[in-house]
Amino acid sequence: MSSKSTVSISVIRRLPRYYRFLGELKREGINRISSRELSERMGLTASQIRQDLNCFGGFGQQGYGYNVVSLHEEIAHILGLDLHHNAVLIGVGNLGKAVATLDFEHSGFHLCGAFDHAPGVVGSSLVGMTVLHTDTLEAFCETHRPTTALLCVPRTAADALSKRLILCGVKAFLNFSHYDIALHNDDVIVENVHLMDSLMTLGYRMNEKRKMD
Amino acid sequence: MSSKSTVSISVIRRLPRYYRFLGELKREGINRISSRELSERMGLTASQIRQDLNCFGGFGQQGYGYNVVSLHEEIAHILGLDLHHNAVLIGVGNLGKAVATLDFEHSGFHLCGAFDHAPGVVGSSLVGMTVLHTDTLEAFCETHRPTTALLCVPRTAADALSKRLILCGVKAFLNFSHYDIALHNDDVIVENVHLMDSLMTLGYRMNEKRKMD
DNA sequence: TAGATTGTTAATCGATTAACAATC
DNA sequence: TAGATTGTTAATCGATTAACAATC
Repeated sequence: MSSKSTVSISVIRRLPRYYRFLGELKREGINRISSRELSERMGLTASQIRQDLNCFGGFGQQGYGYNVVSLHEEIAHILGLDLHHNAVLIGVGNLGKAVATLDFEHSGFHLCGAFDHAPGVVGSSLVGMTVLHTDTLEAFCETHRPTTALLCVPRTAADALSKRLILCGVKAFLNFSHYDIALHNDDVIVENVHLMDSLMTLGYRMNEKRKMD
Repeated sequence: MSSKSTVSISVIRRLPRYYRFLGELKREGINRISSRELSERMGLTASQIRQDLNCFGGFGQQGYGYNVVSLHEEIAHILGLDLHHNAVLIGVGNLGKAVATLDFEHSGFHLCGAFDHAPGVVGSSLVGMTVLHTDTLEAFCETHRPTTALLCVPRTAADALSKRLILCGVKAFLNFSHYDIALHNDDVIVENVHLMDSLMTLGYRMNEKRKMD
């Protein structure tokens, strides 16, 4: 029945995946699972699963295992999926549109606005919202007070826009640009998603594998 | 002048970022940099930079530092950015379209085909290519022999499509779906990009920070 | 030569795995 | 009760940081 004061980011990054697998088990109608069974499904060690979960509390029962439904709920609660941080989408290109269609209601966020500056895009409709002009960003933030920005703009636009957003009170970014927000702004939380980096890493691994064979 | 036999994935995942920063320095006209200066720009320790680079060889010079242009080129070579793995894009939704517009020519890949099954999408044009029907996937692979798939389809389609692609000789995936390709297929290289996981992690970190203040 | 900075070894820190006593 | 499986401590492994001799 422990519960660590601060949990390492490695553990945190595994939580969404646990959540996903437990959701799957739930759908399959399985209501009890041991760390060993789960480890085989997920390709982890049972030890790691028990260690990870025990960072947050003793969710299992000796001799039995874990209750799928309640563990699923516990992880949802740990991740704060029941909360709703207001988020704005910045940049409604193809990537922005893809991000807009994520299942926000089960993510801990609420998408409250979308912005772009391209004439054809501003005024268009996106998941039930009208895309606004970035010129109106400050006015919008004044009333809606978003704490999060989903930054789907090119690197060149990211610097100025992130600064404006921070002035508007935005505290966290999901950053798709190659601009290093965290580096220039202390005290702001940034999760980077760099598609090009992932692609390059994939290429490296392919080349290494080829050398081996 | 070392050069480790196998380099850890943590180091590899930092390489694209080094590459990016060196490109920036190059554009700024800076042709010499010490590990300390670079560490300050990147928010790392100088020690880590020297350790990382020395996994691949001694690229620096004592008393001088590193030559920006040649280090940039060395990293490009290490990542294999000069190679061209044939890649197919599977799924031409918003995400697929965003992926299609990545700068492939400087990534180590060549995009040779795009596939979807939606009537409105098949036959449309995408970065100079005509989107083909997934029914023609096997025939296409027979002639073009792609080794990589950029999988931009929903989870429900990912299982069947990844199996077909593997039968076609695809060895590596950039996987955006929530389906665990690597788990079901040994010997295939997978880089996962899970937008929802990143979003959930961001939310957790926001909640933690709020507790602290 | 003297100063600077690397390459590399050693020390530290953190994360994963193994082991097992507690207990359902 | 006996068997199973957790929670948790200890051992191992790997990654990061610090230190410094080598050398440009």
